[in-house]
Amino acid sequence: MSTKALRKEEEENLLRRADDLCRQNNLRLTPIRERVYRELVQSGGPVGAYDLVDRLSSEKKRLAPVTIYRALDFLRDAGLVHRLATQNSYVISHGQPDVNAMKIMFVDSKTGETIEVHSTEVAEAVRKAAEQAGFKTVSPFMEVEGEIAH
Amino acid sequence: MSTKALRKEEEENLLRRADDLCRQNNLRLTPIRERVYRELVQSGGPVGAYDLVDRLSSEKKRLAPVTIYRALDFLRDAGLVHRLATQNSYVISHGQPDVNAMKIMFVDSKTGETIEVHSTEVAEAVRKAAEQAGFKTVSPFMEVEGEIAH
DNA sequence: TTAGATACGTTACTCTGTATCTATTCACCG
DNA sequence: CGGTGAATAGATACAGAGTAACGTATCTAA
Repeated sequence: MSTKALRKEEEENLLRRADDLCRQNNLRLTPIRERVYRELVQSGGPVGAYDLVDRLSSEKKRLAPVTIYRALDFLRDAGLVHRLATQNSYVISHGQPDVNAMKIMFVDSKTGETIEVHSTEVAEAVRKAAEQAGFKTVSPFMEVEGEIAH
Repeated sequence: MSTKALRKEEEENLLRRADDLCRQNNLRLTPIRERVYRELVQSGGPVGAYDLVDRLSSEKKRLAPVTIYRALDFLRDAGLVHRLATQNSYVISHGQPDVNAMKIMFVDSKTGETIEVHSTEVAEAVRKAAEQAGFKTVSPFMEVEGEIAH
């Protein structure tokens, strides 16, 4: 099987899982939302909101930014998509939701490529640091800049 | 000694340390840069760039945004200020630069208050996670959202 | 089937940050 | 000193990111 077919299959897996997740939680994965998610899946990396506007607009019909933002908000609430604040961009969330793990998004400073890693050790260390600071950690998500080791 | 006086003293300490740091590294802490830094110190928390524009502008002289951004860039390069990407704001960097520690900025989701904590454990755990992902961690700084434990 | 909630369209706007070009100031060297 | 190149700052304009407000359509449940 070609790598292209493999990727295609991987994409469909993600789509199906998103669909299931929404069905189970009584969320509506409407056409627009699905198109936004699909575009993010196919891109294979972070994409800016206005880039999504361009990609999902056709000659005859130009989408308004707010339409994309609303879809992104939905997908984020559903846990399907992360926002990369440092890059002003959005990227699909891989990995199964392990409540005890910190979701770390490593972002390549140069290329913008990302890899998501889940780590209970980091989660624990951060939890400790937070406690020491009088904070309760809430977000199980963080970004760290770095670079791909070649 | 009143708490107000204490804070005043703390402010002056920070200013002096910033001054020293620049002198030692042959960096020029010009009047604008110093005013921006001072404003951040006095505010005691994160401040937006345009907020700084307002605060440092007078009736007669309105500063251009780019002026503030340039000062902020300088202060960030010098390690005196952090940018909070999640908040689009800027905050002074506390703590002495320990190369082996991760600088974690806990940001209160509600109020925007921040506390900076340095942790070698988190640094180590992140380093491991990065390695596992084929990444070299570069940035010793990260943001984590949470809330103050009252 | 009708009321309420959810989702989408449209317009306009605010906030954040940068490009570009010019003027000034600084530091160093002859 | 005076001049020359680099760093700094001013001015204008613009690009990019995100939201407010309001109306319309669609879905869902009583």
